[in-house]
Amino acid sequence: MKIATYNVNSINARLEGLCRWLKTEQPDIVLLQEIKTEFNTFPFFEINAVGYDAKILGQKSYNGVAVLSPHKMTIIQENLPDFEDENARWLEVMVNIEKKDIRVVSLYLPNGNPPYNNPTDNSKLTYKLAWMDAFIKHTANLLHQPEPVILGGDYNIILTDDDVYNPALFKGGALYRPEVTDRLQSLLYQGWFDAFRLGQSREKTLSTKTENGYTYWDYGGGAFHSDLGLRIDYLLLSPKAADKMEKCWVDKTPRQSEKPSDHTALMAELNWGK
DNA sequence: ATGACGGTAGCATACCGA
Repeated sequence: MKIATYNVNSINARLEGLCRWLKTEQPDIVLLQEIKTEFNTFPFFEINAVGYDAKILGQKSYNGVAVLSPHKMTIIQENLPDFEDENARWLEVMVNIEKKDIRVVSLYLPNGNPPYNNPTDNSKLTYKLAWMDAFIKHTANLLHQPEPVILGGDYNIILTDDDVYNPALFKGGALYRPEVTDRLQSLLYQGWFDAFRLGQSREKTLSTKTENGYTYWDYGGGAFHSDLGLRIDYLLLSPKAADKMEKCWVDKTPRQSEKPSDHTALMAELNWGK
């Protein structure tokens, strides 16, 4: 069972490459963020044509999340419970694969930085912290579900100095400051596993140790070619999902394509018979 | 590396983003 999370930065702008990638990779579940479109303009026809069904929580122009799968899907929760959110950032779906359920979330955590034209405005950071508090409250319940659970998405958080090409440049910003990293750490302490780091802890080869796990590179300045990246997309696994995980890796091919998103796909393989 | 880059809305330029 192969699962991916991928911030596409507009699904319609990425449609051709995304469909080609789906045909090549054949993932069982794809968690998408920043689809930047609503139900009426979502490309259901093209996605269906390559063998995938889509569940979406859409929004015009900004945000928007989706789950793609060739398997049977049921929407469990749209938006975080007990949190008023004008933005589409949370979609919780049950997927049934070979008669076994898995609960997955596609999430797009707020960025939190002030607008460029108003650098002292901290309202977006306040929103990010409130969103995270509601998130952490809900995941405490999700951890103890009978089925395996995966929380995948764009977290907009740099957790440690190992997760960014130049820590000093980002320290103190909304992606890398104590109020934010402490909250992600407390989420992990509930019992979630950071799939990429779990994979590295199990594999002891030199090649995996040198892989930094970056999932985002700025469009400007040749950042991708110089590998000036950030590890801000995560797959967090409940214990039952972590027990099944065989490997986790970054697929850079979407970022290398002709008209890429600024993010790329993070993927994991689970032993579904285990 | 304090700029440039891309997407959307909608038609010039503003907003958003990491």
